[in-house]
Amino acid sequence: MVERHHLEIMRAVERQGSLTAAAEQLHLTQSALSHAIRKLEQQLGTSVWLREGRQLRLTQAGHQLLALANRLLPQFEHAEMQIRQIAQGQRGSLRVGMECHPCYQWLLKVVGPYLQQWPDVDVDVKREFQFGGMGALFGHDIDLLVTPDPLHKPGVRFEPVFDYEQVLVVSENHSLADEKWVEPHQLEKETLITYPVAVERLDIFTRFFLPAHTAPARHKTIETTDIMLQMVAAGRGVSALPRWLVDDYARNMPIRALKLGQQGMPKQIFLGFRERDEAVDYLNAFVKLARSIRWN
Amino acid sequence: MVERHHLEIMRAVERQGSLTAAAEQLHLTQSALSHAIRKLEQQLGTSVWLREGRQLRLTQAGHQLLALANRLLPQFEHAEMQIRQIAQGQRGSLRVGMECHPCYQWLLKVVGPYLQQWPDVDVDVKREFQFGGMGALFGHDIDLLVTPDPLHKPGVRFEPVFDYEQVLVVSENHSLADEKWVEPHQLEKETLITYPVAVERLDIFTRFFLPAHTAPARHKTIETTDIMLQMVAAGRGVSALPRWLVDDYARNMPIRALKLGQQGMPKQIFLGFRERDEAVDYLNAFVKLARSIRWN
DNA sequence: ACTAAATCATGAAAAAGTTTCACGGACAGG
DNA sequence: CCTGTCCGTGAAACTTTTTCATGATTTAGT
Repeated sequence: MVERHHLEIMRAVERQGSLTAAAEQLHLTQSALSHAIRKLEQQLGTSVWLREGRQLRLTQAGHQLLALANRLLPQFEHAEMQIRQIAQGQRGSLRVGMECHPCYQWLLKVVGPYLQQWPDVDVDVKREFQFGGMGALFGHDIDLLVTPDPLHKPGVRFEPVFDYEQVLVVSENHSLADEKWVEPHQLEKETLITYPVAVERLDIFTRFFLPAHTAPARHKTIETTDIMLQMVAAGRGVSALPRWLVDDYARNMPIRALKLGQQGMPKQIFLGFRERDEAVDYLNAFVKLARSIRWN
Repeated sequence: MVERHHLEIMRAVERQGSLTAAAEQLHLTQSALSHAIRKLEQQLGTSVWLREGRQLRLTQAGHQLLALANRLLPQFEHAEMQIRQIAQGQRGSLRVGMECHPCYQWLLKVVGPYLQQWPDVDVDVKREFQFGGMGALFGHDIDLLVTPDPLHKPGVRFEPVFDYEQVLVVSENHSLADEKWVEPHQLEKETLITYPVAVERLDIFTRFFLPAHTAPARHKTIETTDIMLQMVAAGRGVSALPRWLVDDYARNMPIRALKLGQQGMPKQIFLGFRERDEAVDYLNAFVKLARSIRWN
């Protein structure tokens, strides 16, 4: 009925003052506009303007139409521009999912600079997934998965973006506080504090205690890093966390970081994304930026 | 580029869940929609949906488009409905111009019931005209002119809507207060208070004093009816006003109304409008309603 | 695993709609 | 009272949209 086309004509005629001039602006003939509006008028059952001599005066219906044009056309134009930006990967929304608790601290370091570089990309962080991180990725609930253990499957690519060392955190007053490293059996009497995650997914068990056929005396879980470290500082247990995280907190808290085993426990953070999105500029940029961040 | 048409398709597909069902709702074939969106996608440089099996999943661009549809389509539809109402004379805006000062009091009596009857018509009252009431009518600054002296010209029609009597107002204590009527020469020592209008347009002069070759001793002008009558009540002068107006005020003020001459001075209020608007329902209704109002 | 039903895509043909062309009438200004 | 400018109109040319017929792919049920 009323088409965008008609609104364009209304606006052009208003701006140019005459059909002829408007036609020129729209790269059409005056006749085309005349036909178009005439048809619209027939459909609406009212004329849009009154032809008074060589002047066109808007009727009330015409005024409504013009008002509509002034409201709607900018929205069309804005949306088109935005969609073109999306098409070129300059704009979009990046939903990041996280599977590892301390990753959040690291992510914050990346998101800041990223938002600067890509002002037209909205970043959204999600942490709870009904069907796990991979499920969320496949189900298009997220576009990017931050995880320490990549689960390679067709259709998804993982990129390592950050190497770090997992360390044991103990209170300054702990008997092991001045050791360079600890062995599993040294913790047989300890309370281990971890995030509330299945034991199979905790490297401190799978890569440290289990191979040595031992385990800590007690295992407690705590949701937040801050409280966890308060507990450790108070000598109520020990915990395993990334070294960069512990170093941050150690400035204000009486805690120490020890290597897990003589070699330490190296870990990596991976970013996973759908292969389909490989060509999305702002997603690639995120991965690249994440890789370049140094924890100095 | 993005046409209303495309927005309709987006909305229908969202609502119905499939192209086929949407096509049916729009009374088109599935093929038509497929072609339409395909072309749009080519122009935008991005796909709108991802075809996943028989499911369609919106891309980011698609989401934008859908959001645009949900915002804009209701506006199109509302505007069309409104314009149809305007076309049928059910809706509009009625700009009323007034050339006589006390007419305002009368107009208020008409506007109230009118707004009840025509809830979709906005009434706007204007009082100052650079080129006079007729100029405002021809210049489309107003649609209806309320005036006591119609100036018949081609293109404009005047309808008498209200007969009343112009009377002289004096204080209760005035020496003439108990007379039935006054003759011009009885006012030769008086102060006459009128609205600030050219003498030629004051009937009290043109129809009362001038024919008798006399005039009041002094002539003062006052803008507002209230103050004017306060002055009269205080014995500071006399004035000529419509009887219905004076009767209204006389309930609370020590004033009296006297006939101007033995026959009194009959007057009329006219409504003038462009002949072009003769068919506008809500304008006609105003004239008709105005005629039916009785000042009891 | 295979069939049946449903979905979307595609190319060609038909239908519909838009635009131009050519011309005519109205009007404002010199 | 021309003259240039503007808008309206009908027919023809052109473009776009829609349909039709068909194919490819997926899902659900046997």
